[in-house]
Amino acid sequence: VEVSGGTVAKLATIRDVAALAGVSIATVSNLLNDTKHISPVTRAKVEQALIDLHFIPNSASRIMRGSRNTVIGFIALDAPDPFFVNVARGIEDVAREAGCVLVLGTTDGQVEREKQYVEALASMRVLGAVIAPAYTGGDERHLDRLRLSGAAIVLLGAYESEYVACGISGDDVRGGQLAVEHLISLGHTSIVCVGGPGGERQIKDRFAGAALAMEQAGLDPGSLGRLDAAGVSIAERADVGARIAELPDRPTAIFCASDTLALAAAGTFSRLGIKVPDDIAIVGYNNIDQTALAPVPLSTVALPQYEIGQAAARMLFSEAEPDHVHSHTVFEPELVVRESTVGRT
Amino acid sequence: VEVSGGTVAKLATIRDVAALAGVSIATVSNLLNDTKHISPVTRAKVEQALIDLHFIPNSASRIMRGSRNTVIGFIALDAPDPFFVNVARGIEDVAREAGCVLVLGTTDGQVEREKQYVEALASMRVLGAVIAPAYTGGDERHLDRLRLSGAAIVLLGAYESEYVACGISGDDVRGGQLAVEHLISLGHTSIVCVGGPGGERQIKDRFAGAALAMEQAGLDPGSLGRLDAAGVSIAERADVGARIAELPDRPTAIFCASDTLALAAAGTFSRLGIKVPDDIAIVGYNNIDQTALAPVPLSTVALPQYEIGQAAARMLFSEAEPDHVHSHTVFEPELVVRESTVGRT
DNA sequence: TTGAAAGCGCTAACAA
DNA sequence: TTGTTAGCGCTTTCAA
Repeated sequence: VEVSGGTVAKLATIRDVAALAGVSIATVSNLLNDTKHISPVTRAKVEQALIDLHFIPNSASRIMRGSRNTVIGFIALDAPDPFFVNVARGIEDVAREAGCVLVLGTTDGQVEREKQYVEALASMRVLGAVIAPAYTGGDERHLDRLRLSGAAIVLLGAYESEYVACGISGDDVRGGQLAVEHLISLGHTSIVCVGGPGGERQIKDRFAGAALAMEQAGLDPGSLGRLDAAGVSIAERADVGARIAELPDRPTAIFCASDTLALAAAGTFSRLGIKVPDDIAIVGYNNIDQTALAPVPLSTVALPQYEIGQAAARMLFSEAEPDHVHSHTVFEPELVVRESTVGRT
Repeated sequence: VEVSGGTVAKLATIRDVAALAGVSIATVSNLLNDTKHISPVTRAKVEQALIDLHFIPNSASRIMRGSRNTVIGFIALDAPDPFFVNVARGIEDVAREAGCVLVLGTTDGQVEREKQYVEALASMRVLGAVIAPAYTGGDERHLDRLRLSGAAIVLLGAYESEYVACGISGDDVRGGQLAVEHLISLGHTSIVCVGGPGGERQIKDRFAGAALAMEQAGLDPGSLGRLDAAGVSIAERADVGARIAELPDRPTAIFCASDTLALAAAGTFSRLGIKVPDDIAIVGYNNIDQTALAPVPLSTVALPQYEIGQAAARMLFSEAEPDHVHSHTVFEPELVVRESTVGRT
């Protein structure tokens, strides 16, 4: 066996190893999988042959025998968002402990891409997948196919009833309510909600929570403004800040559906000389690490991202167990108050 | 075929499909792979059977037949760093176009984790892997095994000569030189270099370039300070800023080996009331998106991250071609001057 | 403790 | 245009 110019001589199989060691292939397999006791003499011979032949197991043949691929998938809406990066780390860490690798797919909210990845995962016979679904209007046939392939599915941020699967979400209505209650308690009544593409479901709920807070405070929910970023790029997000600055009736506060949006807007305000929170207060969502370290630390609704990733991965592994019952975990959001709403204290 | 309680009835195989359609398995295979012409009548029958039986191909059996897995790996040093996130996006986009999925592994610079991932990729018979190697002191036997498995390898940020493989890197000495030349040209002579764990190789080179710039300006390279973050977390990075602030002879400028480090330090300075660039000038490295949008936009040495990812993936696919010769691409860094060194202009 | 042999689902060479 | 058949590398009975 040797490497040369990128081509590879035929890889050794357990058959080759067995031949060199003078044993049967069953013995090699048993040693590799620790399924039976092997006499020390035999073991030594086989292990030497394994090394001499540079044996590399072929996981495909294992899978063919019916065991599942030690792979889990994560289909995220928006890779660059630190929220998903942190979730991915949580998933990866749990997966690694379980001896699995992570296949990462980003959809940017496009259903077609989601379908492509789901199909790939299904034919790979992955153990399961954590999926932040693009909004499909209820057409989840592609997920059925993945399920059919034997994969466990954990949905991120979908409603419990929507698709029969395990799931994890935050109470987004409550989160939006917390954010806007906080702003109202500081005396703000002119508030704009800032959204963007991706995660339509969550955004809708968060702003519904915002409206609820207005109502409960005796304010007109209809007076809540609404603005959306054109895309997921940092520049498009920052542009929202500029658009808010130009608004004829500039609001005294904004509630952003994500921290990335909020931080981009804050950066724009700062460059335009608009003071946060004196000229405009900002509340974000997610509590990504950057919020605490921003020049004006950002008030935000906190979600435990890394833990959500871990929980999703654990749910996934538990789903593989025989007597599993689907469950749905709802994380309670928490308001984190920092200077972007209350100033230096 | 039906889903129930997480268990799965036996999946249909092409044999089942063939039986239902009343054709041979070869015909089904040919239709699936578009390898031969199929008469319209036969096609219709088979396609109906495919649907009726919810057929999902088993990629494992394909791989067993000798074709490679349509998977490429990316082994990154530090997942949360937007630098790697952007590289990953570049890789993913090229991979997806080629019909491949991405396996993402993060090592945090630990060789053991790198080995674990490399072994997993090898037994998966992946097409190839893009690897930002943890520093191993020249022990690259695990990479040999991956190579041996038939995978193409593209190294990120390793020296050309170090390991015989395709590779991509930036000219880090030049980058460091650009950064510090810029600071010197602004009159700074008291400069501290800020590093951290991960990417030792690159950091060493960048600071060697810094020393070179000092020397060429007739300054003592030995007077360059050096400080390192304790870990990769945002808090540990931000702490460096506090340590610099407390320095008895506070430098008038710092050169950070990455933008994440620089932005964390800038945030800390801002909260401590230290003005950038008046009290202290900052140059970062990589030019991640956040630099342009920071409240004080960050001067930095730019690397085209997304393009590096794309280039790495393309290199990987070209390596799979028969008459391939290893190549190494060096990206030239470019200085981007923003307000963190020259102030508002 | 070890071995022989039957497949897992699919592709491809060959035959019809 | 379609079919038959021999494996790919491995795990897993069952037998020795």
